[in-house]
Amino acid sequence: METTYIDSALKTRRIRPTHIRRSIYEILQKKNFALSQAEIAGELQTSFNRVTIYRTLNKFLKNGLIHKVVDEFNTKYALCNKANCDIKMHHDEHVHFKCEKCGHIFCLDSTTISTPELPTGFQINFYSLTAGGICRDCVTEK
Amino acid sequence: METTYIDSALKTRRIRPTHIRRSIYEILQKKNFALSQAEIAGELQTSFNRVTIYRTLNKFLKNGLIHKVVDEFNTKYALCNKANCDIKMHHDEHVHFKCEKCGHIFCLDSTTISTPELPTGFQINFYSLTAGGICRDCVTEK
DNA sequence: ATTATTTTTGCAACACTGTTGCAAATTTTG
DNA sequence: CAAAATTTGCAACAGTGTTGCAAAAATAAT
Repeated sequence: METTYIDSALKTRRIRPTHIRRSIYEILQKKNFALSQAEIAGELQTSFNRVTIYRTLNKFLKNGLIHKVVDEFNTKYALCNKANCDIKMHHDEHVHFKCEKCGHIFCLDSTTISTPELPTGFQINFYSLTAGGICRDCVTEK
Repeated sequence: METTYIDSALKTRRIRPTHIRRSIYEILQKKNFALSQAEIAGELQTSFNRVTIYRTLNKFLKNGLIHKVVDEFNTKYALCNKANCDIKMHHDEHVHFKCEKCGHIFCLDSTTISTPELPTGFQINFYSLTAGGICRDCVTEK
């Protein structure tokens, strides 16, 4: 099969390439927004045990291949920007944009945010910003 | 009893003051960080059915008394700044600070953040920022 | 290439939060 | 105080998180 580049993406993070891992990687890569566990299960052609999906996502998380995005209703998962993360360190300080119409959450890797000024005494190590509104696709859709 | 001010805080939001509602309001007010449902249950003197706690929090949420704070592991609840929210509208655009040591999430009402610049096409309606690091109490604790 | 070793998967099981319906208890209204 | 409206407890079910264990698959060693 021609999944060589996927296999090497996995191997770089010390993740053994297996059927489900290749499939989930492909699914996340195909979409430009974060997916919930249930959505991933729905996209999978072959049916896998939910615990296996859960463990696959956990492995991907720990090894810096994906990151979690949470909102009030869901936990979702999206690929990390290849340049930023690896098995040793996560760097996901990008903006997340949640569309109020389609519900999708997009990672806006190119958007930068400035460090907030915190009250005295707080030592800041990281920060993340989530914006809400209408996404590009839904805006043009009338 | 001398819970008059609590009762009026509830009534202002059209929430009938009952035992559990007074108690949960008091608990949230006493703490300066967000509490999970389980933590709230733990703080309650009298034991209440978890569904009742769940419904109480939902009511408080809908009527603008509290807001939800989510991180990767938990959903927590904190009182809204009285000046900002009411039964009609939530305005919780303050910074949340999550302490990596004690795990508490604080609402930093006084911290302001600037509107992020998004890629063309995205229409922004709100945004929220979460910072992580060491909180005031844990910093001084060495 | 075949076996031995390590990892992964499926299944069962249990915990916790979310959610709803319904009857009983409580609060508010007239 | 009685009637009407709301709230609470209980039962029940769904979905995600989590672990142990044995079977299956992948990798390493010979």
